[in-house]
Amino acid sequence: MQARRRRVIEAALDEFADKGFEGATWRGIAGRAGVSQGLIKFYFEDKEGLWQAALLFAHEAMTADLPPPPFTQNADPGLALTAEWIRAYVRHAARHPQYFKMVMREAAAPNPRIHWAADAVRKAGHADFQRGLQLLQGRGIFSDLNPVLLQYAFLGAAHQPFLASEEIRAIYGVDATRDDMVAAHADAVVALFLGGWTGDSE
Amino acid sequence: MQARRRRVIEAALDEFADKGFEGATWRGIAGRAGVSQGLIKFYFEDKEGLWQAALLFAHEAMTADLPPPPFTQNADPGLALTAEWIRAYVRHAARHPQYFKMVMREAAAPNPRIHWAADAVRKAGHADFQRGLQLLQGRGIFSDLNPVLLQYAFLGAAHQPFLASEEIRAIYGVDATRDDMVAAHADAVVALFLGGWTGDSE
DNA sequence: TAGTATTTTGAGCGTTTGCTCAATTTGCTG
DNA sequence: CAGCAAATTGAGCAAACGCTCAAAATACTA
Repeated sequence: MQARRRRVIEAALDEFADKGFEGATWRGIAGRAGVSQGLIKFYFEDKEGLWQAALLFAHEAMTADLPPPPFTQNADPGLALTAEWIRAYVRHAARHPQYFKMVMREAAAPNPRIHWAADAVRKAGHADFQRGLQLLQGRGIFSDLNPVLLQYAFLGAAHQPFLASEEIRAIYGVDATRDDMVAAHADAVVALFLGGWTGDSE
Repeated sequence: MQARRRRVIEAALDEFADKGFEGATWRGIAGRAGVSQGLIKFYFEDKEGLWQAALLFAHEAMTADLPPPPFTQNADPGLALTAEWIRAYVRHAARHPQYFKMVMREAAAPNPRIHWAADAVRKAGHADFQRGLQLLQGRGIFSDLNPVLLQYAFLGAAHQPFLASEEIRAIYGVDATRDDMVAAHADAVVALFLGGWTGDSE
């Protein structure tokens, strides 16, 4: 049954995002999905394979949810279109933080997962992003900054409130995933990365 | 012996930062520190207690390493002083990423550690930061943005390249912790968060 | 140097882990 | 309904886990 397999993947996604690869357990995932451990092994080779399947699933969900990046056309994307894409990206990060949580947990120390993820999905996404950044920087926007560092600054700024939502709740008593907070954060990211240029030429 | 206890804490800091609370093991920490598992238990109550000790150690190291935040005086800090503090913060994040890695691994999902950390160290630091932000925003700098979200955007932007250094190495073949990269990222963060205002009034 | 207190070890206990596998249930086809 | 393949279970295994503890080594005092 296909629906069952999907339930397992979604449960794994939540478990890996919450607890990391080493902290996640077959029993925990089976419990979340409401199936037996044996069934997971029937669908997936091993823990590593399940992790990869979950990451691919989340990546495809993100690709499907986001508008086509204004970067991929080779023409200058324009600030308005770029701002719209950034807002959509922040909204997706807020609603589906599992993908970035999974990646970030593995990106902190050397391990086979991060190299697999780099080859399987991350390199292509980064190449798109860098192409778009090049167009914007060619226009003079933060043109003196290292594009790789700029990209990671963007990723960090966009994702952090949703990665650390439990801390925000603990310190400020606020839910960062509330609709108005998400919208406000999308505004903040646009202002930070495009704010200095919005009045210039369009 | 005090030096031995310190070696254990530093080993624990590395292990918790690399693998998270659940992924870290007594045997791994003991191996890194070059002592037996039994000795760690002699010094620290349990795994939770060792985690807390490691976080406190890293927090104190950060406090000692950073210049006094321009925020704490109630006078307007001035952009130059603020820029200098931001650069120092980024440099510390690059050289000692363990503290933020430890916090972020726990901040993703509800667990006792993040609530302990919030009360023990994070709330106070955030209050300082918010006080400083208030002064800057009173000056008109990003004054229309939610200060909590702005703080997390700053934290994410400042830390991300060093949290994800393994991914950057895997995708771009670059070492984000190299001196020149760290300096470039400090410049980038200053430009992003203060860049629009540097020419204004001082 | 003897005697006491502190530090350090490593074997081992009960539990949980990732994973196996024989057995059972379910769905499908003729 | 019979028969077969696919789906699903749960008991159980070796290894690794957090943690205990009696014994040994070291440091300190008189």
